[in-house]
Amino acid sequence: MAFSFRQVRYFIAVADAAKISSAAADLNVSQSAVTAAIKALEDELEARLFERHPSGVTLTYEGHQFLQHARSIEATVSEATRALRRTGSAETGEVRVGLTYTVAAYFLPQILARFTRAFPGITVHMQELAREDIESGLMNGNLDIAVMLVSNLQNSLSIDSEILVRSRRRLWACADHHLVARETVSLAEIAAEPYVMLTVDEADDTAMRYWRKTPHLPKVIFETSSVEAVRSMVATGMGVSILSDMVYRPWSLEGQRIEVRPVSDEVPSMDVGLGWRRDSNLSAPARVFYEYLSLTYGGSGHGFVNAKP
Amino acid sequence: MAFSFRQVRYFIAVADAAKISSAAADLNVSQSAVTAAIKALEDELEARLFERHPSGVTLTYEGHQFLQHARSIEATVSEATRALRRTGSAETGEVRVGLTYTVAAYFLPQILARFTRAFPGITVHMQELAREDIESGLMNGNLDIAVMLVSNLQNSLSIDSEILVRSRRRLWACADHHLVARETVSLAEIAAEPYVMLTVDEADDTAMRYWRKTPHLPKVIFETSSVEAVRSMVATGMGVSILSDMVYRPWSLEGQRIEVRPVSDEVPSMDVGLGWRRDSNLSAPARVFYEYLSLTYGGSGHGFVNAKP
DNA sequence: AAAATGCCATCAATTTTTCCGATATCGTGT
DNA sequence: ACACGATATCGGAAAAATTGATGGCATTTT
Repeated sequence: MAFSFRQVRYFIAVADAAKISSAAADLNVSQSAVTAAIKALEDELEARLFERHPSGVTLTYEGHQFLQHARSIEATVSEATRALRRTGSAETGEVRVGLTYTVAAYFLPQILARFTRAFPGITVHMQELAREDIESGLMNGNLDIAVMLVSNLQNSLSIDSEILVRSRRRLWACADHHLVARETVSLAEIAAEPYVMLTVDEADDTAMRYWRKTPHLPKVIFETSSVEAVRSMVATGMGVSILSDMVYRPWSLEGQRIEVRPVSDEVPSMDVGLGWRRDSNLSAPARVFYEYLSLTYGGSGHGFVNAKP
Repeated sequence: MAFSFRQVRYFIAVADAAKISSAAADLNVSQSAVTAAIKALEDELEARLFERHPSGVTLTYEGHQFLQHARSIEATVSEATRALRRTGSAETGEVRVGLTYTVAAYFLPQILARFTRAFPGITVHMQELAREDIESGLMNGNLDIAVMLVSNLQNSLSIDSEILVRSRRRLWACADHHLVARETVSLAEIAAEPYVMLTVDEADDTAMRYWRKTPHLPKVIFETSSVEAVRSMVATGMGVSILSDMVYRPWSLEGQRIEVRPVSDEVPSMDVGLGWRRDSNLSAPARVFYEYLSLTYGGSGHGFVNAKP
């Protein structure tokens, strides 16, 4: 795998012209350059592509085979440039986006900067809403699209979704916590510790769903809708929690370090994704927004967003 | 279209590594080479593909777009090399081919030399036969495949065909013939001239088919099954004829020149193609033969085989 | 027959591209 | 403030591509 586009271009030109010399004229290069390029290509492929005659050249069987691929390469390449030229930065319009709390706080801000740079003509109206308000907003047309925790979607019959990133949920504990010494920690062990429960975005419902699969229950000493509150309490050693990597930062507000450890029991990941009304024709700007996020996140491998270790 | 495959490789490596420096390490080149290549690619595409951060680089929207194309380019290229490696020259076996006269004389010989070189393990048994014998041979299994004038096929219900080359039929006349002065010539004008009728491969039947669409009839002064005979008679000015470019040669046996002129009325082209029994599973060597011809001729554009002027 | 033509292969010199290694720069974390 | 890890930049070195001229070969023209 080492030949160049230049060689492919020359090859196609020669195949079309059936003469190296006139192909060279078409390409505005010298005949010897084309001869050399074809020869290098043949060496590279270890195949004779042309038969040389006194009146020109003709494709061999292998040459015909390669010609088809060559044309396909040419088409792919020109498509690649063509597609970029019409980059949608000329798109204009508005898109109304509903966000759930976590997404608004931890996921979208970085992306939005890039989006607005790529599509300066598109105004993004963002609204942080509870899940049920987002769902009804999508249904009654007040929202074009939503970025939310799709695993929490209730009305999945009428609302389509696509996962953008999965974020692992892991145990948070302060740096000198005895559980931090362990490689992994089980829910049973966590059940013995004081637990700080986050309540935004139905995190408590989600948590109870996996706790209920065990004989244990977390010793909830505090419930809060503030991630920063959880962070502070964990950092000071008042308790532990299980939260997604997406909201993880190693340092709490007060500067104390928080460590994370994987949970050995099955804990579902937090899935951030796009939601939209199933039968809606997305508006052009909404479609651009959708494709931007889908490409930017979905494209890069459906992997996990990882916090440090 | 001017970026290079090298740039695409580097781009993919950087996109995967998310760091120019580690991508450079993967590629066994220096970091500055990769930086330069990416920059050149961005200049070429007139688009920013990466955002540079102190911790590495991330794809922009355009970068994500281009990454998809880049992967497709990479796949296309590697497919192109991979396909060539497994060139079927290891195929062995026999294939029984029926040929009609014109094909045997004017079409196949050049190709066969190449075919036997590309597939030395395949023995080609060729038999020149009349059309009806070919058709029955295909049906009763005495022939695997045929190269013939497919426009003459009778049993087209049971025999499939594929056109390889279309060869235009034009007026042949000696160099000093008065019709040669014209750009194009009508059948009405030709009807006034003495005509030499070729009878091989049902050429006479075909000829009568288009003559009958006019109020005229050719003044047939001579019928022959030899193309060389027609050529000689035309060259010496004894008559004119309408024959396909495939059998055209500018010089007759005696060294006199023959000119061709397009006919303004509609005259069907001579279609040489492959024929095989519709419900037959072609043997492996027959399939190779089929694909070789199909690729060698069908591939190059279904165009006309042109005689010089 | 001989000369001319049109074609591709080859070669050395030159130009262009690519690469390297060192250095500059920038932002973050310590 | 400082070190660290990342990208950007620069001049010189190396490699690749290109050129223009030359030669061989087969066909066409004289």
